[in-house]
Amino acid sequence: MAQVSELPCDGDGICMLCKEKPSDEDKLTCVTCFTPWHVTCLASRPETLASTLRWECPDCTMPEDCAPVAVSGGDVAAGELVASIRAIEADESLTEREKARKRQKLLSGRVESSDEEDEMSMKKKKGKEKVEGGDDVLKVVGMGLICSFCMQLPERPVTKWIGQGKNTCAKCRRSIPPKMANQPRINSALVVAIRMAKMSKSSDSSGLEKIQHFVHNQNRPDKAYTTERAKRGGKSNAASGKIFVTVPPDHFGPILAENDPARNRGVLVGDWWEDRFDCRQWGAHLPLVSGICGQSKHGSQSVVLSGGYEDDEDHGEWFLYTGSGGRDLSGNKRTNKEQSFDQKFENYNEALRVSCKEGYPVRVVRNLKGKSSNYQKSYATSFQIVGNLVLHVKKECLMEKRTAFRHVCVHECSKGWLPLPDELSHKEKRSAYAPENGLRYDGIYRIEKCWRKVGKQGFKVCRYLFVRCDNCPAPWTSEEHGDKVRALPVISELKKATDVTERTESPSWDCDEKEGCWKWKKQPPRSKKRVTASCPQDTEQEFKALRKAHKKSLKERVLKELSCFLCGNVMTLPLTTPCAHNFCKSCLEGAFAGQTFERERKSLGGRTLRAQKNVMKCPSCTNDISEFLRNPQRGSSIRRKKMRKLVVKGLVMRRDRILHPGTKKNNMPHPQAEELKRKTNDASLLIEQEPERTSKRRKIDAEDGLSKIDAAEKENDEAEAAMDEGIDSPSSPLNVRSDEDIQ
DNA sequence: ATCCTTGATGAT
DNA sequence: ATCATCAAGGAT
Repeated sequence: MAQVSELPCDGDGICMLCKEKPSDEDKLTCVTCFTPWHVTCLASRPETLASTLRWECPDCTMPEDCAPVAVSGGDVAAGELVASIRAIEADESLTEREKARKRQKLLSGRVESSDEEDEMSMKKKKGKEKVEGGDDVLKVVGMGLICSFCMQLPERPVTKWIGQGKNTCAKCRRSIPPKMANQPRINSALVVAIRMAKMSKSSDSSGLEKIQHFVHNQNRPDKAYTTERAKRGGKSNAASGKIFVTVPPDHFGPILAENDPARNRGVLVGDWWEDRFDCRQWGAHLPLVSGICGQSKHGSQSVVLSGGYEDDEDHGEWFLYTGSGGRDLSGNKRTNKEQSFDQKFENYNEALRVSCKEGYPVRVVRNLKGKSSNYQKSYATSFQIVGNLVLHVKKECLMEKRTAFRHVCVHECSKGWLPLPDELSHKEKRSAYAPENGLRYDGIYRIEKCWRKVGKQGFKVCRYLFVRCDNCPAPWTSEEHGDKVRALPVISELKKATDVTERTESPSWDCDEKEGCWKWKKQPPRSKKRVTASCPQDTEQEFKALRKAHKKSLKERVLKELSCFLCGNVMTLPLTTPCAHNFCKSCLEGAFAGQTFERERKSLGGRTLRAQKNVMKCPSCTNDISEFLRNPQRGSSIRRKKMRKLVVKGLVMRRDRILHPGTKKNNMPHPQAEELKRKTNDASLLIEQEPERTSKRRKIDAEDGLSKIDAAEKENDEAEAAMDEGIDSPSSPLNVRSDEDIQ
């Protein structure tokens, strides 16, 4: 075919005709479309130096009345991008990881300080996906996307597009050389750029490189979820869901209704959660693993009481708490109960001491640790009440009994503080106040004293006396009122204690004698953190954040232009409709799968009338793009009648087109690539289950040989295949296959 | 007992 | 900002 006799170089600089990579001297770049051509393979070469500089490729050779377009750096920049990427790929001193990092930096790298877009404050903001940034890609890709005709950033990343019958640029309306219009090709350099963008995107989520992956609260699901990074699913390795309450992470005191926009009730005493994720999401206790929430310079906001420490004593309205640390948790050990060094008042332990000194309110959450449900079912235990504690002695008995015992126990407690006999304390014990299951918010406590003592394991531990001071009664009492001011219990271990700290000034949270309730008597400590969950109506600051979020960054806009309206991903085989909307070829075809271009009409008398054209609206707007779909490359065709029922062709996706970073060069298996392949296979199977269309198409092909569409298609395939081969395995020969080969 | 994970802290 | 470390987690 005459049209295919002359071909330019592809995105890898390989001549699509001779498959060789010409040197720079052997290349000629078209002044109009900036496509490089292999001089040796040209039918007619420019004679003079002057004509070389003004050389137009065979595609762009225009009639005399069409003036040539001024040269811009547009595609040169695109070439630079490709060259940069090639340089990275060719650099043998770099590991794959480093290459990925460099690619990432090139395509979606960090925001430069010279950035004019208002991104400086944005980038300061924590909790952003890695989508942000990427001025390098703007400078390079953005320039590369400048329309060869109108010198503007194109709205559509297809290099050559044809208006419906009018050969004009969709944006600038300048006329496009008719030959170029007749033989539109996908811009190979752009395809490379898009590919690389895809690669950087997929390496982002595959965790090939360590990239901090913040997910902003509003983008989190309501429930805990498994991240891309997690190798094992389920709750054991899950990430937290959305935070529902509008308190900052370092909020002290109860969580009120005003901070609970979702329910407008706040966190109430007795509120129950299945796991630490739920507990976190409602703001009662934020850390997922740690039992203490706090900062050494700021104070402690909450603790979880779960019986993990054998020194702990739980008496309901008051308890003795043990600090953290002292255990060797190196590696992945998280369950080492053996203490191997002394605890000190630092980090979390110091945070608790600050709350003690200041008299801050500390939220207390009780937890039934371990396999609570299993415990209830199989560890049916008999109990012995010793003091105010329920000791597990034998494995028999039912839960009901336990509840009953607890009731007795609580009843005993209400009479006064009963110390636990020391001789029994080493036995397995479980707090009578722990919830049946999961975690329960038990209200506000104050840390009245703290000290250090030698623990049961022989090393020093930090100790804290927590006393309840909540306006609501504890979950285990039938009292109508909250806590009263009561005398501190006598703590026998204080005799041997060291580093005793007591509050010297009046507490921040105290009982108001007049009002008879607990409240802030001093200004609560100023939060040093931002509210996680945003309530946009709250402050001007929030408004600003909201406005910023709505304001699309330049990067996002470019990315948007590179993405398909239908699948939302960066385009594969980008196509642009006459109404100037972008789609992956396969997506656009899929959208009209099974539809015919025309429908037959029957008159009342049963006589067949002329077929009526089916309107096929652009998925993005209301324009009828049936003409474009009929022949995306050439507009109308003389074979219209014969192709009457031909549906949009090429519906079988080509598996060999799927390109992924993991399959590059080394051909290492890549999980995402595998998955995509699988998906593609599934898609193919689905499509292949439509025999009618396939057979019709075959019939047409048999009649006419390759249809015009196929010819154009094949040409694009060649360009694509060349691209693919160039990237995947530069040495392998071109492997052009028709769709039939795949089936 | 062991593994794999999250998210906050605090040192740098 | 970045990063090692820590934490009373949750499954196998």
